[in-house]
Amino acid sequence: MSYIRSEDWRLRGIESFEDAAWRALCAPGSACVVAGPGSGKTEFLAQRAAYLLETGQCPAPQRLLAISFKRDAAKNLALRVRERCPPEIANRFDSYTFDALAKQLVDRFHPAIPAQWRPSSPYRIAYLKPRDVEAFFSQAQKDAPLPWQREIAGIKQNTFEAERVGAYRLPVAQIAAASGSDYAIHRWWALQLATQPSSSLTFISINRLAELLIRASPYIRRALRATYPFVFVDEFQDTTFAQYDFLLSVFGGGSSRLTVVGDNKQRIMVWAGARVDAFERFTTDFSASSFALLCNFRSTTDLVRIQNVVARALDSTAPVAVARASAQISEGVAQVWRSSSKAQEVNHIARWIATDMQSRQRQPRDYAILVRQRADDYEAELSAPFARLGLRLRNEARNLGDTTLQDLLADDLARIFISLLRLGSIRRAPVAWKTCTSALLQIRGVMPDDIIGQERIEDELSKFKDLLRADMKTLTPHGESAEILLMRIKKFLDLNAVVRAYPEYNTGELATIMLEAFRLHFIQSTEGATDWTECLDAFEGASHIPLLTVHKSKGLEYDTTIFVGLDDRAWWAHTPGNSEGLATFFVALSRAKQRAIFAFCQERGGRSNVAELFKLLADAGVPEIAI
DNA sequence: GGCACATTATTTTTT
DNA sequence: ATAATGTGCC
Repeated sequence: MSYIRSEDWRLRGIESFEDAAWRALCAPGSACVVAGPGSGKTEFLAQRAAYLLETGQCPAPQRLLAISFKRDAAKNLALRVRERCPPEIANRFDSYTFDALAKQLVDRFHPAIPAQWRPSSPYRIAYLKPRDVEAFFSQAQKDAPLPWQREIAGIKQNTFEAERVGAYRLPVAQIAAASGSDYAIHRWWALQLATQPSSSLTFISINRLAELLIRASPYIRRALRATYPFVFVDEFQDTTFAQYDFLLSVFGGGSSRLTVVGDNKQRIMVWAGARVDAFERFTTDFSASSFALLCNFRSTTDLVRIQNVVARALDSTAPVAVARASAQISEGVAQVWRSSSKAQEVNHIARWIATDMQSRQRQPRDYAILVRQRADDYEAELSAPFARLGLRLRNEARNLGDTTLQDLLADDLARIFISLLRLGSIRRAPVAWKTCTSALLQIRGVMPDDIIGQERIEDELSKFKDLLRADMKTLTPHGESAEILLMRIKKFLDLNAVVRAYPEYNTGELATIMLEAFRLHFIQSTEGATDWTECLDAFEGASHIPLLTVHKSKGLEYDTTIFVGLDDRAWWAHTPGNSEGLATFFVALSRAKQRAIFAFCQERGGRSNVAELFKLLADAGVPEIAI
């Protein structure tokens, strides 16, 4: 494998890059890249990965590590690198979530965790509710030495784990607590590690154990630093205390160079434990240089101008973004819709989308209904008026038993089920076939070099597909036939083997939860479907208009967004001038490619708390229209 | 069952 | 802030 000389290297699969992106791409040391909405963050990281791997600055066998928060972000980045680079290059790109990385380290090097902090093997994953934390504190306070009781009583319970446990480095050798805070943290750890019958760790604990084991084992730290001379971190503005400390502990002071990408104007997770000073600290701790990407490839000139007004309100030094997307519509690019009753509002929205979809030949997925909170409530109000006009609304966060629709759609088992059903419903389904064969190989434990085994699997799948297809031809979509098909698939797959083949099902009830969710949603999807393809399309939501909270919309984009509920009731937690609220508004506004609409309905609430948001829109020249 | 009053959840991810 | 849910009591 020969490398390309740095000066001969060219962008992969795209034409051009803005100046700042080029400078950041070639930056020799650690770098902060401020990447506003639509600035092509994923593309930038993919190109930098290609550059480092292809020019030999990150030569084999060294690898590149990319860390994201969400699984889909990690997956998308890996996918983009595979699109941009030949396989032998892309194979040296590791894209993980923070939690997956920490858990892998803890599981792999479990014996290297100092004995007094070592959890049981296996351990369970804990999800604590506020009342669990409250119970912990009342006990801890009771048991604490008298002088510390007041201090412990003063600890904020909702940020205790994220900020205190998260920033606390476990001592390699056991030491006594020196303060009430330390006492509480040690008690917390005793509870996490207690083997009753097995340790029950939160993801923050898993992160802390990973940090400890690397600090305690110079060999592992050296190996990590040597393997990964370059590290990427995505959505850096939302880095938690634990995550930042992990990065600092593992890579701080070493020769690995970090590229962190994010945008303080989109920092909307502080309430959940993100630290506000992540960029500043990083700049100091890693002597990083800063770069700001100024182009916005998502939104039109008019929309970017409005975004800039909000951006300046958030940060008076924010650089002015430059629009690079071309406008397809000339009027009503941004509007406030005012109404007095909810019925008026939802009917108007439904009619407007139906008409616009017709006249502009747009798909349901080009639109999104954005809300601040309680998507379920809005779904209940909107779905009937939408249905009357033949529009289907889809609340991705909707609960299905013990999980949600979006988690179901990302689940491995659900993926296999839906792919098998696709094979049964249409003649040619190459993607589904590939998904099914690779899943079956994994489930049946066939090795990659076992040619005969692979043929056997293809044969087995082909036979089952024929049977399933015959069934699906005779059965029409309804609840009972859906159950029959599910039974067939379960029998064919051998669920015990599936659970063994996919590590995520090893602990807990995940497989059962997902299967039940699949059943519920599959039965729901048969309603109104005239054939199985329609039913499966409904299952996957191809022809639904998404309804989601602003938080869930982060990182996504739509042709047209309609924000419903720009009122004091939905924004009850907002106090004027609060930057996280403004950032939430900025994220909502910046999802739109062509058009952003904000609906205000008197029946939903007042507009005094949110007056500043309306004022920003008015200042930016957004007209308010009574509907 | 119904009343008065108290408590709780709301914006989230992660194997 | 506010709506939904829980609790004690008749």
